Amino acid sequence: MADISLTFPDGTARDYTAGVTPAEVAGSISKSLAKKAISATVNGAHWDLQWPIEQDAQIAIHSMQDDAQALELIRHDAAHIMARAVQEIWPEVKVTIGPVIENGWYYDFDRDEPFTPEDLDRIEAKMKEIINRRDPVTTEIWERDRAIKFYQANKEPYKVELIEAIPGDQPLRMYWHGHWQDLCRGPHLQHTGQLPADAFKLMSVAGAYWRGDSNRAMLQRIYGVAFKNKQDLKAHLTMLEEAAKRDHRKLGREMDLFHMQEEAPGQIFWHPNGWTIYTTLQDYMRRQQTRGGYVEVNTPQVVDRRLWEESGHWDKYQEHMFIVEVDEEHAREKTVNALKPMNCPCHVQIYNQGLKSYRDLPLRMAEFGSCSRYEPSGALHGIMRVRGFTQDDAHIFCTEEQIESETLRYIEFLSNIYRDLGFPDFKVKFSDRPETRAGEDAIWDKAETALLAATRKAGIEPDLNPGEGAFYGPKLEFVLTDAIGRDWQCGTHQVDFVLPERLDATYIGEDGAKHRPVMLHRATLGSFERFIGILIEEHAGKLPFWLAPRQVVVASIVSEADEYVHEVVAKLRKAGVRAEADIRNEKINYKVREHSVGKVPVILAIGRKEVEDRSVTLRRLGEKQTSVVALDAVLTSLAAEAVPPDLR
RNA sequence: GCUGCUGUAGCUCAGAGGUAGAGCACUCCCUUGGUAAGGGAGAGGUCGAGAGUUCAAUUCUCUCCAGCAGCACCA
Repeated sequence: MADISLTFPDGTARDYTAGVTPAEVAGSISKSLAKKAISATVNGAHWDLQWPIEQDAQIAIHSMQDDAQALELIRHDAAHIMARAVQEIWPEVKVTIGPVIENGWYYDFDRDEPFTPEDLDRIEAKMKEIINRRDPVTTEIWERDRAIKFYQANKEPYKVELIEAIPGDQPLRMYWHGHWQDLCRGPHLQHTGQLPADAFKLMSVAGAYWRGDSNRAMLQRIYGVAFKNKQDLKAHLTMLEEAAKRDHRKLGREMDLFHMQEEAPGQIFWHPNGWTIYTTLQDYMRRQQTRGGYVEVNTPQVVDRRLWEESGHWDKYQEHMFIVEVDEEHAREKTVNALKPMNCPCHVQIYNQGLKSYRDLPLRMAEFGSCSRYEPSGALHGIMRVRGFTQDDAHIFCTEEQIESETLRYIEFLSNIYRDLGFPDFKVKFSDRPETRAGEDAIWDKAETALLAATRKAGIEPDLNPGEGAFYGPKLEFVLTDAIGRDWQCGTHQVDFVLPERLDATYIGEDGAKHRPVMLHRATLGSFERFIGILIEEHAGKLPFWLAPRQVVVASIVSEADEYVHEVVAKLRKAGVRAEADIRNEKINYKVREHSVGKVPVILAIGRKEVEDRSVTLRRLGEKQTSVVALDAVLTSLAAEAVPPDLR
């Protein structure tokens, strides 16, 4: 056997016989390392302790101290142990796939009966039993045909399909513990007992389509979380409990912001408090857009199907549109209309009024556009995914050459706004050409290059989302996360070659000939509804002062103070602060509690002392201590605090 | 849309084949109290909607609607 040289993280190298395993390498260094080792990284790949190394390599041996590797192995093996537990309890259940995800894993099963919460307890108990057996974990390399025959004989059709989908004739890793086995690329722990028995939990069961395809079988997916120890698991569960308290649906009720009801699913009844947030945000956005060189327009809600046919929506988007028919009783003839699901076709109508010159470009046309989309019932989620919403939408009509500069300009516009609103960090996804698309590849090349170049010039390296672009052009997505870490696309910036063509938008170029403009669809907040949902969850309801619907409550301690309370409220309002009086016959404790729950940022308490020396006692939300401030001083400071960030 | 779960007072939830309960909130009374719930009394519900089984259904069954989790979708 040829010798190979393995280089360790500290730069030293040692020679081994080819085919040596990381377990043997660890043993050659020290007994304690051999004992602690759980896996290795070999030339950048996560490597099982039992896999042979055939050539020179960089190697690092991992122990449970290495979080990334340890957690991956723990979660990965937990998935397999769960699958085994399920098959030990219900041998007829078919296994499919079970990857590691953030904080844990899931595994999809095909079983006729639904899994119940009691079943999850049973599975968890069985998993602990398997862990206690401490079965050694081994992998074997099998020929593809042998594996297929094996799974056919075992009546595991999903595994057969998985293998058939693996291209070429590559050998397959079969993974065993005890008499149970699974197809798996590994790596794994050395025996089932290495999985911490008290640091995992089965969380939920939900449906999931086989291979993510809604035309195929609906499987049952069991989710679990796993950590290195009990404390980490407990911390994670506590974090989830805390996150649930920030749920915008719960806070929306507690802060009296909005409600929704059965008669209008996916649509929002904004209460005065919530609408104040909305209009404050809208005022802010309008100022930003004006500064950003946009013109603002407004377009119809109910539009004849003819326009949607021309724009292509009638063909491609009809199932998501609210269709409105007007019958002969009202009109001379029956007409079919649709509530607008998007603003773009209407904006082109405005663009098309009168001839446009190249001198008019780029033309940035903005609308706070109310859109209605018949979203699938299962997609609705609080105010974040709704059927009636308003986009802070705009379309930039420009030339191909202007795509890059307009994109850069826009990313800077958006970054500035996100920073103001408390999101200095956000994820950017770049989605390039999908399989079915309109437009020539040469134009796609140009557009993709321009988007990427602009993004990088803005100092952002986007996550790639291959093939996820719209059929009409590539796009950038600006993503924020909710309280429990779910991604929500808020901002978007999309190149569109198709709509100007379909709706015949043109401009006269320097050469005196007609040309086709490119359209950039862009929305910064995305929709007010979703963005406000994110804002609420991000701040746990404690919105920055300028956005808080009720900024100040002035609360009396004794009824003798009532008159002065009203005076303070009036002066605050005059100074531009949203203030309310609370002179109810209740103790100050009661009032403080109620307005704290309601997330009012500042409570000014007023008793005899304050009336006498014309002061207030100020208390900030979440703080225990109070301070006595002169009325004039508090008026000045709160008025300054109430100024939106762009006007400071 | 799909799979599973849920739907009882404004909110959070308990309950049972014989037409309902708690706490908070609400109204009134007492209380004027110094920073996260002062005391008392009162009012409040076609038990999500419809159909079926039953002497009797809010409870059991079915259908529908809505919500929740996940999947799919997200121009």
